[in-house]
Amino acid sequence: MSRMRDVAERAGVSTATVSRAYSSPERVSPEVRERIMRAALDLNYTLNLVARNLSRNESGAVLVVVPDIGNPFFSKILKGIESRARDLSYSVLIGDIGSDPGQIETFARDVAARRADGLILLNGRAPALNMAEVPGEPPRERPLGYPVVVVSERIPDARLPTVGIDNVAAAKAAVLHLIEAGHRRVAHIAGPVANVLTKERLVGYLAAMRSVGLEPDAGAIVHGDFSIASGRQAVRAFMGIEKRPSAIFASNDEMAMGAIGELKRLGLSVPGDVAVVGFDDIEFSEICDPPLTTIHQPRFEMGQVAMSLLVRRLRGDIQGDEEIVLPAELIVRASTTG
Amino acid sequence: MSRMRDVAERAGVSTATVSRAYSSPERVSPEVRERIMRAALDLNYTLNLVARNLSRNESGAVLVVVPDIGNPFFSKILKGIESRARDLSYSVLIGDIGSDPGQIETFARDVAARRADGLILLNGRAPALNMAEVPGEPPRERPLGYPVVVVSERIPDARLPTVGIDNVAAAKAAVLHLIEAGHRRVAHIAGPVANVLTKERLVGYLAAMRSVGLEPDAGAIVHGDFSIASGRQAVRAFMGIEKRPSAIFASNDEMAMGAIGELKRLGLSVPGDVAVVGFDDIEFSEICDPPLTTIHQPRFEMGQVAMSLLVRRLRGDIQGDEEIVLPAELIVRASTTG
DNA sequence: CTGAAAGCGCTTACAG
DNA sequence: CTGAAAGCGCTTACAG
Repeated sequence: MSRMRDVAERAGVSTATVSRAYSSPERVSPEVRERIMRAALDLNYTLNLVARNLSRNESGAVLVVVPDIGNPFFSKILKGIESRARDLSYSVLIGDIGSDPGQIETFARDVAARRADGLILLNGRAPALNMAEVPGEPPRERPLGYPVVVVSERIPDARLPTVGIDNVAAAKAAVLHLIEAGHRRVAHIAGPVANVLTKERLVGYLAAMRSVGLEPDAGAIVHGDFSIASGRQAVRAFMGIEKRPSAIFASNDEMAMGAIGELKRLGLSVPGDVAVVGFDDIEFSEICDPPLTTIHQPRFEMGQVAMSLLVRRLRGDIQGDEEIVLPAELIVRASTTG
Repeated sequence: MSRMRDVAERAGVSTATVSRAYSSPERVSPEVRERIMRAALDLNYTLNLVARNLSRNESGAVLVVVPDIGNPFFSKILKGIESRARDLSYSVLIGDIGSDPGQIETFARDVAARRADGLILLNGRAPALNMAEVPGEPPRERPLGYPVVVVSERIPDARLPTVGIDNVAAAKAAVLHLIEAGHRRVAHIAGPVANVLTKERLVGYLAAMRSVGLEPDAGAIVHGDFSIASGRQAVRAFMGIEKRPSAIFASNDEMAMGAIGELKRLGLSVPGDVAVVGFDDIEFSEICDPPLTTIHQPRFEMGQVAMSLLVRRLRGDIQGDEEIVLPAELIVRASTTG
């Protein structure tokens, strides 16, 4: 493997000049630049990025922490991050949390060890700080010592720049769609109680109902865990209540699909007997039976924007926290319009 | 940010000793080690991995090239890679090819630039070599200058270590399952013509048919492109042939699902009128309607094994090419057993 | 526009 | 078990 020094010798210049030929070619005279490039080619030279990174005191990579890469919801965001990262000449490291939430701290330590220059969090929880906040002082801009951007799931009290959608408004739109179709008994399958998205979507659901003078019936709000199975269970619960719902708004698509599966199993038709709306527009919602009305999140774009935001922080262009809200969209399919 | 030198000073030792306390603690006396760790803690010191990497002439990362991270088939493999990588203290960089296959060469260059120590390919094509093979000499073990491992899709003539399943045997098992259920007119929706997986699964299909003295009817083999839409189209083609099939084996789950969707649209029942088998066992095959009989690939494990294989190469433990075949499994669901 | 030289923060053979 | 010193391959202020 040839080094920059070899190229310099062959081209008859110093390594400083070779370095400049790579980093800021316009600062090198055309003839010299030409000689250097030819020498590099002859020697099959490739700039050593590890060395460059050490000199520049950076790593040229960002770390993306994902709850579950196997879940397309996250991997589409990741795809957006990766695409923008390439444009900006950054590499993307992935960290899959899996079943052990303690991994987040491990990943945070990786960044502290300079494996990455910054962190993008898709997981709704920030790493525990290793420095205590100083009482009386405002929370610091970079409590971790490096920039962090949060995607999708706002982290309460973390004061971190965030990109996502307006979950309250989107949920409200979803429920209004049902109400406008004539439904009055609209049930809600919420997510896990402590979850931020659960809360926001629940608020949107309630806001829609109340905006037309409706209140949820007793038993019409059930918490699931975002899984298909919990969607099924919710439907069984709804079947037991006095005023059976004619429509269901689920806090994500998986639960909506579980609900549809269970309704069909019970011999009910969707949307004939019960209309169903989901949230997220995962790939499958288009091809399930019936195709699912849902809220589309611009996941690829969310990833791109998050990456851009992070790089702006890395370059020091921006201070203060920011919250970027991208447009979500109601996609009407057969699960609400038979 | 404190450096190793600061820790050394505070602990009253040399940086060499601090370095050893981190890399091979057993070579440092317990008392000194203790002093170093305390100093590091006091200074909130974190080892700078970029510096370590330059010294060791490595990057501590592997690059995984994926055709599409948004596709769960690949992201599950990625998850296996990530999990094993963490155990082995490697970082995982991702490269999404997207619509431009030329990206592969870009990623290969990244590795050459030492951004990663090795490459894992999920994409069925190796980067073009920048060094020509020397005629008369055997192809070199590391034509790219660094180790490469291929997952899932064997790359013909590349002489690269590979981990995957026996696609011929698995396809044969899938078709025999249909034959044993009494089907004689089994059609096949194959993948893109040039694809390696397409060929292997087609061979398995033919082998199964011939093992019981059957030949595919005219028009009973149609090539799709692994998309849902192409599965639909294939069914329309089958409906036009003289001897309509009573069963379909599709080369992947997406096409199988497209086929089911089209059959239902035509008023045919699955499996009553036509039984359908897919390949891959993607997440959705369990929850579609009817649930899909398919071949399960151990994707997570494939990723883990690929990572282990790569690290063995990185450590120089292994030479020569290797092909690791993991067991695939026929999962019988309602699309073949009404 | 170009070069000499110091520096980035580690690691490691060598010597003791 | 520990240290002095060279080295990993770049970058960059400084000077000319």
